Amino acid sequence: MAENIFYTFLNENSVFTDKSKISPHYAPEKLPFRDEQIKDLSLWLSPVLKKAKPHNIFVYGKVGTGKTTVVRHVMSQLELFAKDQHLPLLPVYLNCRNYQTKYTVLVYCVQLFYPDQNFFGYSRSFIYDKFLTYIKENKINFVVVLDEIDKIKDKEIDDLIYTLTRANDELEGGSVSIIGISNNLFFKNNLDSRTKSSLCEQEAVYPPYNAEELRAILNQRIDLAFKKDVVSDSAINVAAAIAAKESGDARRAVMLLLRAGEIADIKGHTKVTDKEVYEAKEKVEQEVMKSMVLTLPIQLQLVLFAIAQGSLKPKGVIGLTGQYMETNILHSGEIYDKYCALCNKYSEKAVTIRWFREYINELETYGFISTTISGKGVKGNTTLIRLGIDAQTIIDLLKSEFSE
DNA sequence: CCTCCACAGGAAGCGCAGGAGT
DNA sequence: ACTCCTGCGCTTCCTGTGGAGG
Repeated sequence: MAENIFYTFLNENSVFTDKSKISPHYAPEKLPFRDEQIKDLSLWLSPVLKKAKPHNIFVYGKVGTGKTTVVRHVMSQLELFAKDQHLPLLPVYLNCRNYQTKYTVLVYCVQLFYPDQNFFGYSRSFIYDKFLTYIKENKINFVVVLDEIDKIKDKEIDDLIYTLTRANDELEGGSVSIIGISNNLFFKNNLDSRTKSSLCEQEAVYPPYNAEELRAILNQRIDLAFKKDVVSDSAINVAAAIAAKESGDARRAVMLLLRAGEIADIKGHTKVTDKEVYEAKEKVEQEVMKSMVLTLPIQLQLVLFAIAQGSLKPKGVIGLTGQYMETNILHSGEIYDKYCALCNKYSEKAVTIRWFREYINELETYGFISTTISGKGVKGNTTLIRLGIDAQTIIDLLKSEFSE
């Protein structure tokens, strides 16, 4: 692919040599700072080498700590080894975001067993039966990786784990094991105690990377993805520092450098410096903010719209003392009036003031606004609202949203 | 000190949608 | 297919709070 003349043409003016190597989806051959985790995982899975049932494993840690990458890495190594040694291992990876119920998970597995048949629409018991039969007949050690296991619907999770573990009681040959991956640290607490003990036979917590580790990870990727010496040390340091500060997410650090490189390309720069990284950070944050605003329910958008409008213009009202009032701090009462006016304008039904207060609280938890309780100088007891983001951006965004 | 104002936020209940049970 | 139940978004009603002003 790289031989294509257009690639060289593209590369000539780019800071990248192979952009895909710095995409968050790329899994490098070597996983730095995860030796211990890799060792543990392979140890727990090693019973398959004796055709026995490996442990159930629960892996958790924050976003971007390498959980999925490590598990997939170890699983693919194991798969290769098993193939080589003719071991009856069948590993399966699936992301529970796409398979949220026991039924869909089992259908997915059965579909793998019998690729040329279609199992959608069959009854639960039929699917379960097929599932067991295949494992029994082929005496396989079946290992299913359930990534983002916390995405499985509330009541389904206990049932799914129970079904999969109980399968082992009905099997004479072969086995079923589960590797659960979650970035929700509290997921385990909501499980039924029996589910918890069977799923968490072995547990691994993946710690966030610190700035130094992130730097090393970035350097490894930079060698693969960028031309030599185009990324400055300061850029690496800044990207690592930003990601370390925000919970040690390697994916975030990598993403920042990718964006910074793209910005350098657009500008026609031959170097990526800390400036581009900061710019990339701004850009990403803006994008996140915009998509958050646009995916807000319409009522919350209207409340935010009202706050943005109120924040924009200085009131210009001269108080009794002759001083200008605070310009961008707003009282909840006046925002409610503005909100009602906006509802009227766009023919939406306004909620009552009680529920409006809940909306205000919600917007605060999303971080769009910050609120304080009024003190001296304000009559009564009211919430003062300050917009945490640029008012004009919000207004432009929502104006086009509402005028279709 | 009392009253009024401008709210905050708890409690109860209502209408509706969607899932469970039969 | 039917009812029953439950959770959600919301309204109504209510009590509490703290500064301003007489």
